[in-house]
Amino acid sequence: MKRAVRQKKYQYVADTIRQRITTGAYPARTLLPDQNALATEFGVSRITIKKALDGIAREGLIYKKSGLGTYVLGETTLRDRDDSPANAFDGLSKQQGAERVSSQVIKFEVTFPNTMVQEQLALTAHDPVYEIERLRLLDDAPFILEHTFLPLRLVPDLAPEILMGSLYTFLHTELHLTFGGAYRSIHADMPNQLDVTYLNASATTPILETEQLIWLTNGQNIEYSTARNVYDKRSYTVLDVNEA
Amino acid sequence: MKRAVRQKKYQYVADTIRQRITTGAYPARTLLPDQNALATEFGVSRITIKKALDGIAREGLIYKKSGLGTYVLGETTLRDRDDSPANAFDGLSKQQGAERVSSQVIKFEVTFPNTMVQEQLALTAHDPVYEIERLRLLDDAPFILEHTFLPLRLVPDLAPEILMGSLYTFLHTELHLTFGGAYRSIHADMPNQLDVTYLNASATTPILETEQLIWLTNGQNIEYSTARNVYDKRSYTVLDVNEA
DNA sequence: CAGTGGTCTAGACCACCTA
DNA sequence: AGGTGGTCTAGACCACTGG
Repeated sequence: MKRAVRQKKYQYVADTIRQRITTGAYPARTLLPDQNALATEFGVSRITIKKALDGIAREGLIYKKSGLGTYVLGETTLRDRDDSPANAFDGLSKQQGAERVSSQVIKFEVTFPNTMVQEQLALTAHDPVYEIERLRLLDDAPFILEHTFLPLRLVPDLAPEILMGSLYTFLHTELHLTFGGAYRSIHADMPNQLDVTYLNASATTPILETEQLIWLTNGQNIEYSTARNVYDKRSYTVLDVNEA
Repeated sequence: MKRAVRQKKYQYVADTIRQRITTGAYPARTLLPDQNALATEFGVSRITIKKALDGIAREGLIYKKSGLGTYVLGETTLRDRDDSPANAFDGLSKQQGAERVSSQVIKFEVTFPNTMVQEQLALTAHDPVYEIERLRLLDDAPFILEHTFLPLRLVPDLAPEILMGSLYTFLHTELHLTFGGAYRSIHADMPNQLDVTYLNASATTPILETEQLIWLTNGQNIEYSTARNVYDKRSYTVLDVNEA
């Protein structure tokens, strides 16, 4: 019941309630204690309880209804599947564990961006970019083919050695860049020559491609990239909670 | 500057600020007025301003940084693409306009669920379900092949005529059911026989499949379904804002 | 250092649901 | 009617940022 000094109260409350839900102390399809009771129990104001519940509700664990109470929702099999979540700012190394992931650098160049990349990254034709192609391997098996563009201006000191490991870790810890968000478009595609060469795809193997634009907290676009994998190797899960 | 009576203050503030951003009154890559200034301007408390900004931030339009201010982020091309957003509780009819969408019912049966459907919808082997296969056409061209399971208990009066139009509209307006949320898994797949027959796919056309589980606000699972389309007809977009 | 957004409180009122 | 969650306020303090 002790709370770490720096921990925010609503975080502590949210963590505790989340834990009670997953351990079954608050069983699925039942009502939670009301906000006033929780406020008394945790010794915080009702607004703090509400803020904690708001977060849990956005994660899809509970549903609040005015005049009625707060339901615990059930687990779903889809949720527990071990797909890559579509929302992930950790690189692959962190998602799967760095030991299991290795990389092969196929291309590492500095070029001037074509019009599509200019548009995505909000650059002029004279702003150089890194163009990187990497094959990511999971347990030494071909997994994902990444094609990445980064503005040179924002990433001055990129070296091929870094690309053998985690690019995102480098951006975060070395350059102290923080991601603000990302847009992702997910689609299926026919295999291209690179897929056949590196992913062991045949000429007809369906490919799942994720195209993404990542921006920093200051609004600058830091990365435009595509990530391709053979259809049966990976899928994406999305949680969508009905607001309103 | 007048506010509709029933409108919540933070909603009105959020709408106004959103509008100022899109019209350019608050230009991209600049700072918003600080929360106290906005509170004075709108005649509300700072907390109400903060709540409005929190919502806009979750939509990826602004980014707030303590000690610094609130940035207006730029538009992105990916965001403006007219893909189907992955988060959508409106059916296809509403997304594309009901005039453009038509449906062909391929299968409409009441059956007992197999173990996979039992698990997804949290049913026993004795709870009957509707099993529905529909081909959705956009401007009379084959678009999406839907395979849907609904518990009979929750949808007592489904008729084939309803399936010619919008199922979701029926659930909402006739049965007064409200969706609480959905899990979606998006993957690529090889075409199957139905895809070839109804979607005009060849034996090697990549297919994009969305598998989803939808639950109601009371936590009951209302629909398990898959939606398949030919790879170049549709993709999904996801916005992912970095919290923390 | 001054200024920003973040957290938290106590208390008030409202809208909604069940009965 | 009574209880639930939702909104809103005024005011306090904190953590972080930049000059």
